[in-house]
Amino acid sequence: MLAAARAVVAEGGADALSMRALARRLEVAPNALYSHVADKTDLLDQLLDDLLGTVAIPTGGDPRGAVEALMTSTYETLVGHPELVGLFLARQGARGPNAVRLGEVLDAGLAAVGVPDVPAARRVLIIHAIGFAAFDAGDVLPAGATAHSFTRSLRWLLDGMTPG
Amino acid sequence: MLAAARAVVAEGGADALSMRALARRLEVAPNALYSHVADKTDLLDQLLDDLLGTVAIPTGGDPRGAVEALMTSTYETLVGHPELVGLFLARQGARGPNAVRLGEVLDAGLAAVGVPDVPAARRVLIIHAIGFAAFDAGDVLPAGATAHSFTRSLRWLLDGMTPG
DNA sequence: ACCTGAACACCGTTCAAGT
DNA sequence: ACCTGAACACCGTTCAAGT
Repeated sequence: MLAAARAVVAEGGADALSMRALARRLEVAPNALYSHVADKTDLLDQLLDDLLGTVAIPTGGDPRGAVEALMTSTYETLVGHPELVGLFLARQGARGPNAVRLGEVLDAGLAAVGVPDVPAARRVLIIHAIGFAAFDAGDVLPAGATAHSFTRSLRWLLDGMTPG
Repeated sequence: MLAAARAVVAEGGADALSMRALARRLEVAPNALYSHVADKTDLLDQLLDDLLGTVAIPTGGDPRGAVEALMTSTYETLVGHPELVGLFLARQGARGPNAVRLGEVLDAGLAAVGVPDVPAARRVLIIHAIGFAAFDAGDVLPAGATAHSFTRSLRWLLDGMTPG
């Protein structure tokens, strides 16, 4: 079912993902979907959390590098699925188990780096990654230029939030 | 007409702003709106640009302080209208004359500060302001805490992009 | 557990016509 | 220039019923 939803989005963009369009693709009556999903929000949550499951989680290395790698990997995952980024914006982030796991990894990394206000730092970094991916997704810019500017500003933020 | 649109949004949130709901409030047939507006996107663009017209533009002072004041003023304007922030996200930024004017002021400020890559710096700062406002709008956090964390991270970014 | 038919209360937009 | 009636092709969701 998530695969079918992804296919609908891939073909027609996020706007094309309606309950009825998904039902059409599955060759099923529209209300049959409600046996698998509470409502449309639930469907979108599952779809987004599924994508977050593919974010690579760095292991080992220095804490600062790990945080940088985690945010870059998140950004790249989002940029690789431009049609879904708008949905992340609409529901600022995500709420499923994969999102929770990524949040915990990020928090642990920030604590290891020694930032004084971990929740604030997390918020800044998530806004930064999703925001950049969103501008990439909707834009006419050469893709490489934005990726470079993402990395640079990520480092500004990490520099600023690191004590000493 | 924009006033009526604002009233609909104020009462029922951004989701409540449909062409038909707006027509209902104006006591007019739904299609009558198309004499004043090309389509719904056009309506939203007018609504958002109207809001941007209320952003205070700093005059005088040192360039760095002016950029900081401009972004803070933008952030505060957005936070003051949480129901509209989601619309900014959906169409990353805005396109009307007020948006263009703010962009020019920002570019001039960044050039005065001496940042090497003005378009990249502008992108970073706009993402930061809209992103923070969006998280504020949808969240349970104490409002003051987020405003403080906005200012702090804004300074990190400005520090990073300033040469020397 | 999973599906269907039928219905309800909505959408955005267009077309032809009226003043 | 601004409005209307009528229509088209859609939405999300619920309810009762069937297997």
